[in-house]
Amino acid sequence: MTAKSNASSSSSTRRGRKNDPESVQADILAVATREFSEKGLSGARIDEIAEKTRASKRMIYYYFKDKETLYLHTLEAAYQKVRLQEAELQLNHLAPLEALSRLVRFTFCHHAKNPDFIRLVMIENIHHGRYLAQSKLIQSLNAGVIDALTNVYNRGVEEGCFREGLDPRELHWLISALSFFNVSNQHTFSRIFDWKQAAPENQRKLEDHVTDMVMRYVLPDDTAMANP
Amino acid sequence: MTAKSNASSSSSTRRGRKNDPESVQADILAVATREFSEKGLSGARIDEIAEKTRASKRMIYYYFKDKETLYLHTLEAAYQKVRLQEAELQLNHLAPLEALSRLVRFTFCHHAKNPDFIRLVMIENIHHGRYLAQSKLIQSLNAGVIDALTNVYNRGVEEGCFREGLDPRELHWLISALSFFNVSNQHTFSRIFDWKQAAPENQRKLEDHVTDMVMRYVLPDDTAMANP
DNA sequence: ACAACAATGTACGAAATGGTACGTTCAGTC
DNA sequence: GACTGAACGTACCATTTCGTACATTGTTGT
Repeated sequence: MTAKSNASSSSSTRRGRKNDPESVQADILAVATREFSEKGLSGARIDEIAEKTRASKRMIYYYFKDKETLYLHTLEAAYQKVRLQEAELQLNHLAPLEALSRLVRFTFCHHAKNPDFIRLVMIENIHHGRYLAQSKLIQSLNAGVIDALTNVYNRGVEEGCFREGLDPRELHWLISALSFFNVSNQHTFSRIFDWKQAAPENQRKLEDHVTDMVMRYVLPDDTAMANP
Repeated sequence: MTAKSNASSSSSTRRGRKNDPESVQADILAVATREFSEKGLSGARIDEIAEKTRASKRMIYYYFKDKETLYLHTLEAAYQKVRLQEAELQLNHLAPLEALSRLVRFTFCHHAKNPDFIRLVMIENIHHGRYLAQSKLIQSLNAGVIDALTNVYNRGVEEGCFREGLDPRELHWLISALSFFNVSNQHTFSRIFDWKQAAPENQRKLEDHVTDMVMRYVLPDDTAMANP
């Protein structure tokens, strides 16, 4: 909530005052994230966001001029948070096999633990990625992911533990698809096939199987699988 | 509540009349499908659906009492259409390997060709599957998919071309995930990674790779891949 | 033919909703 | 302590949007 006390300049001078713009903005953004991810851009109501904020509706339009602008900021903040977490993964000093399996498990768990982010991306896709396209910020954030994966894959090919000829971007696509679908379609899938997909034991199984799928895809054809 | 209609018997006797309830309903449903899949339940506007229909708004409430009820009928119709197409697949007389790869390619292409359906399912997941849960119809439609896949898988295990111990439901999950994600996240993925995912050549590649992924997952550990 | 009911058009109402006008308080500056 | 601009509260407006009341036309059974 108020976790964002201003980093450098103003925090020292603005101590102990009643007006607290940074915290108000952060609060609005947090509430907006919940509301937009829950109900979508058109489903979310500014009045409801205002009510759940300790600020007033007036403040929403004061800091974020539009409903759409607020949504865009929400989306940007969500991506930023994800990439920050991803950056903490240090894959370079791990063996390729280990690094890849770790990346897969990280992605799977991360998505599972952040349904808000997944839902925002779903919603953004419903809007044809129109808002994401407006954001220079998000574009720049995502280059690193592919770079890291390319590095791991190339090392793996050199060491002979990955097969050649795969596109790292498609590998990322595969990992994303499985981890994303696990969250995005949980409701319909569970209901249709009467399967408690969200149950911890099933989530653990799925995590193992997803890791297995990816590893089997990149392993050379003559390699037998070792069970973890 | 109005979805009843003896399609064949009445259409012959009612030819050339001015009132045409069945066609009006079908028209409304078609327009509603486009609108809901494009803008979501809360984003779609009844007035806009009415304008694009040859009928009037009054008729929408006459045949489908609510916005929500209309949405539910839309969802049901979409699922029905899918399952009808799926039923045309005759996998029983094919060898397991051939049958599975055919099922994967069918699912992938089908989803790619029916973005409206995919988007409706996305939207329904945004709503936590609340409406799908109300529909007895959809629940009953989907049993067959798993049955067919179970049959293929069991035959494959018996013949030794599939490995043992896999859950057909998870296999279906895998196929769905890859085929679904290909459509659902096309916009964000394309924009972020600057990759024309929708381009026919990339779609063909992805279809091959997805098929490859599934086959590699079910193949016994000691089987080498043959390139198609 | 005519009652009875199904199908349709028109106009309108009430609530919700995005957004703003206007006034007030706070905090740093001189 | 007065001044200024940023930060905030309240009340309100204009439109949109779902839904309905009422009137009218078509269709069918007897």
